[in-house]
Amino acid sequence: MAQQRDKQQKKARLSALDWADAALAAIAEGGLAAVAVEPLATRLGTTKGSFYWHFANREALIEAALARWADTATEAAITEIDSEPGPAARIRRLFIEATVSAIDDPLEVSLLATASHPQVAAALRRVTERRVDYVTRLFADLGFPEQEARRRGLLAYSVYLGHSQLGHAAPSVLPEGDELRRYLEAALDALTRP
Amino acid sequence: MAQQRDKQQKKARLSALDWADAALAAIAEGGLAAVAVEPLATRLGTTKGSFYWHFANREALIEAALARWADTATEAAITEIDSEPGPAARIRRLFIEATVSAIDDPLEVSLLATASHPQVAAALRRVTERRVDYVTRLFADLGFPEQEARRRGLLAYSVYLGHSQLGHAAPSVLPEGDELRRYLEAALDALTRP
DNA sequence: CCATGACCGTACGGTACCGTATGGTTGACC
DNA sequence: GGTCAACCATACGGTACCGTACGGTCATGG
Repeated sequence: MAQQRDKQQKKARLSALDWADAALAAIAEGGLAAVAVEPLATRLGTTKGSFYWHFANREALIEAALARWADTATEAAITEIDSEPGPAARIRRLFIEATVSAIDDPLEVSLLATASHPQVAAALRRVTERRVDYVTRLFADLGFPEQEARRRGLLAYSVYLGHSQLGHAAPSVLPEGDELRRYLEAALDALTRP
Repeated sequence: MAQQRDKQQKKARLSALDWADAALAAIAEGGLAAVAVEPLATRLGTTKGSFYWHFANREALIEAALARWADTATEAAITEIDSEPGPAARIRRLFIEATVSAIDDPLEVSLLATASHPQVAAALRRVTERRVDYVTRLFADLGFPEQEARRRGLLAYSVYLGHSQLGHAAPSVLPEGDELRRYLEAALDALTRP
């Protein structure tokens, strides 16, 4: 038997984190149901033996993947936005960029699609509350009283969520290019006008 | 062998429509994946034999269920709303009632959650376009020029969608009771203000 | 240089489902 | 009251996955 090592790829050993990232990629492509041990193993060029060394079961993998997502997805954007000078600029940039990029972010939509799953529900709850709180604070910084700021924060986040749903459920109704720009400007105006 | 007929329930024969309704109920509860022939048969108190008489396969059942949903879900609401006197009253009633009731309508959220499925995607596309067109027309009737009406229609529908997503992904951030009312009034105001 | 523990491969049994085959059962109509 | 088609029950084979068992490999370090 010819003992050929590394015939095709680097046959690196895997870490738990590699599995978690692969799980997130799978969720983005095929939803939570696509987090299946055997197919993932195939895609990683390994076998279940590896998986069940790193994780107790499928649930543990999902937990790890969700934790990773919850930590990174929101905080990165928030610290990025916090670099903008004032609340008006922050709201503007956050709303426009988040809404535009939401259209081709399959991961979040996939997770929303599985909100009934207990583990996903917990992660979504954490992330959503964090985000709404943050946007609310931006509106408060803009000068709106507490309650009004919360309403506008909620409304802005609803627009964002709804837009991302539209982008996946019926992209044909969404405007493109320059008209998309103008549409978002108009929406932002409606959201921030006193 | 004691030949006991109708021991428990009415053992009525089933029609294809009974299966389609059961499929919609299953989608509402457990998503498209819950449309599984054997569990459905159990729930209907029958067996797969019945199912494969009425349908060629699972796909045909899904098709029938989606067609039923697409026909009824939107048109009923539209003819209901058309009974209101003018565009302002129509927009108001449609927006408030649709948004409030969206929170406990699992079926639509379940379908949105499966937008990647080709059959579901087609149904969603039809329904969404129909709805956005309708709302756009309401805004046009209110006096907004064509393009502006479309923007506002899109925005209103996004708010509706986003709100329903929030209701399922993180209901804790949504206001309740009287504050919900005020929140929606404020949103409606922002959407309709010239 | 070989023992040990980290890591992976493979085989297996179990479950939940799809779809087919085939033979009842029932009820309207002649 | 027999016939025929509509309708249903049951048994079967196939697939895709989960989780376990256990043996194999490989890189340290003693």
